[in-house]
Amino acid sequence: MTTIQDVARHAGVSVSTVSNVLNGRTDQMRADTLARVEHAIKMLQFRPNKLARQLKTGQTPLLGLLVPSMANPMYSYIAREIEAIAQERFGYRLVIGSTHRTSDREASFFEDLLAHGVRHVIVISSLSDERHIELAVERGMTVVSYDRPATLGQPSLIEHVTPDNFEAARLATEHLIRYGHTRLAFATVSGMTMSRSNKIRGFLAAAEHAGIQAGAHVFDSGPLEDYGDSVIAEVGYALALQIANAPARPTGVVAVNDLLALGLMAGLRETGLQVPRDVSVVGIDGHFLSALSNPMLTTVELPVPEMARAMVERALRRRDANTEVEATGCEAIFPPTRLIERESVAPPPQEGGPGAPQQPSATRNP
Amino acid sequence: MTTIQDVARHAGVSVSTVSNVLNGRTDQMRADTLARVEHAIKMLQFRPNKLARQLKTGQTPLLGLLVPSMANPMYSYIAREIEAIAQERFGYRLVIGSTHRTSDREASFFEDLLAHGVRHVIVISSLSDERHIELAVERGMTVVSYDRPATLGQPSLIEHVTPDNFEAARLATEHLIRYGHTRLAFATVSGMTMSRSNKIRGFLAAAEHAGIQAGAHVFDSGPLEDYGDSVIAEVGYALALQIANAPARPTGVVAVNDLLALGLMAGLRETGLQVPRDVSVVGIDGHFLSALSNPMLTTVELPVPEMARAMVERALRRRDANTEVEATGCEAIFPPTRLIERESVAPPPQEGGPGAPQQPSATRNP
DNA sequence: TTGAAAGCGCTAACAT
DNA sequence: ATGTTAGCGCTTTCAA
Repeated sequence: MTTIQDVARHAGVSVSTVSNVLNGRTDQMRADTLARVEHAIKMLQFRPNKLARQLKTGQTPLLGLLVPSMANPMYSYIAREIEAIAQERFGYRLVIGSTHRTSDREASFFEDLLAHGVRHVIVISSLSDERHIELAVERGMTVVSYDRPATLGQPSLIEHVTPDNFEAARLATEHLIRYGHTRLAFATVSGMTMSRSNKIRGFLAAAEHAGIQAGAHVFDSGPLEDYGDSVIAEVGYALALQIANAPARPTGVVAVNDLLALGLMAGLRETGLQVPRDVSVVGIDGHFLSALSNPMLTTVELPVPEMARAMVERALRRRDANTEVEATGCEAIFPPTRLIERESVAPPPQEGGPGAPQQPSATRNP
Repeated sequence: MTTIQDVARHAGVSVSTVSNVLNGRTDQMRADTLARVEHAIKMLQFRPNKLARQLKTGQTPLLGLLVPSMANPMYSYIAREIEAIAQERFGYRLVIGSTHRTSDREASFFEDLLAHGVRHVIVISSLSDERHIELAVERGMTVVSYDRPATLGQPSLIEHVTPDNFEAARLATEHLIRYGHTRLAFATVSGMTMSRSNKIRGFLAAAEHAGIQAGAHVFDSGPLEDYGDSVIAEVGYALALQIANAPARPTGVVAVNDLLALGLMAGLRETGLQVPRDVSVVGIDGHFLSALSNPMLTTVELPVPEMARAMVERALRRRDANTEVEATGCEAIFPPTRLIERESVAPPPQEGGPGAPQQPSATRNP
């Protein structure tokens, strides 16, 4: 490996001169010196060792990214956007990790990042306990959290970027109501993250506003969590069964996200219910996969590229020493882009009419 | 930040003693010394700086992973498996990058990894030109390449792990043939990677073996490449149109991968063709999303966890100085796990029978 | 305008 | 059994 020493020797200058050109301090430099150094760099194919530099400066162009699961298409979509911006605009690379929403994995990831000198992290977590994150901040990290609004009145050291989950769910629900649905379901995996409970609030608010809160219910999948995985099919089926067997069966369901909506539609099909004839489904995310389903999924699109940009900028922006404490203002909430109308929503079936589905084989009743 | 010096001072020993316990050289050490050091480490919450260590040892517990696109669910699935093994078995973290299959992005990623001291890389690329990779190997990296078999007879410095693409496509095609199909299509995005051409060979071989090679054709999407993206819907539609309008319309199609199969089924629907009544589709990958489609996709499952393990082991296994040159043996080909029969394959429709589809609005003819 | 030198935090001979 | 010390490759005062 060629070092700065080699370059200095080759150019007949000192290492500090080479270092100066590496860092753009060439204003006071004689043109031919600069030229000699640059030539030597080219000749020797010299690449400065970022590690050595970082040991000195305490800076490394690496951005940590923590996601619940890389295998979940929505997170990998967000990750791709984050990567593109971090790379193109700031020259940062991504160190990524899946946490499966466990705080010990999160904590150990932070430990490692710290040890590697990474000082900028984006966390998609929604874990209720932010203590290990705040600890990292105290140790000098800049962290921005996704999908988890700042706790009100509690000034936090970490910045928050989040879609307006309340509004997204409200929009989805309103759409169903506009189509005439009065018996509504909100389908979610179990485990109450802040983003999920905000979606539920939006769902309920829309129902209430339409005066049909009595017909609006929340269904969750039971104790499955790693739904970025193949289990999504099982989760969808379990949920479909619950919905199919509910006393006054819902005719419209809002899914907590697109992936669950896809799983749910598959499950519904297995129980013998047709979408949208028997039950309408709307998703939240606007992931490109939702355009591939049959029927194509109607969904609320989230502004992923914009949120990704906001996160990267906040994570990489140099903090002016003491600005950190002024908290409160450090939250950005992004309204959903729009509702994409496709094929999974129709008016509710006539009561007892021709659209009545065959009775599914129930195994479970909520 | 607490350093090894602080620990040494706190424990009343020298830094080398601390270093020794950090590196497990505690056999010759007096028990109480060890205890004091360990206590000090705990007290001060000391985490050794991996950067400083690496500057000394030239080792950093980071694994580089290059994928065409993180947003492609198949790659993010593979990435998740790789991450899990690298982390759990070797304590390595992942530095990930999307290359969009361009060699300058690949090259710049290698540059950066090198500068960061990363010496182990897994590349999913299939670019025909491996020169920039071999260059990285010469500079001391261990790289393993996925989905790109070693060029025969040409000893390579890099290890190759790949599914048996020929066999996977052959299996898929054979399945269609077994159902009675004689007019077959292979649907792929354009851009000839080695894995794609091997799949095509497998497709053709199966057709030939059944004596129906005259009815077997390859369709490609035209000049679209970044199909990890939303464009998959357009690609699927373009391909569906080609297939629908082909002179003797194929009744069975093998898709180059599951994602394309999903896009194709969506496209087919738009052209008015029904799967599997009018045309049967089989995918390659066995991705969990294929279980969610309607109809559920019949697909050839690839042994992703096994391949991921093989890649990580090869990438992180210490190379014995000169073992590198003995090439040839450094290739592992994984046969497909099995064919997962689901709903997207049926016998071909009767000629001119009731299954005949409405004429789609053609805009393009292959 | 350029060079000498002191570290950044850690490891690993080599001493003791 | 433990301590001393010389770097790893770079940045950055401070001198010249």
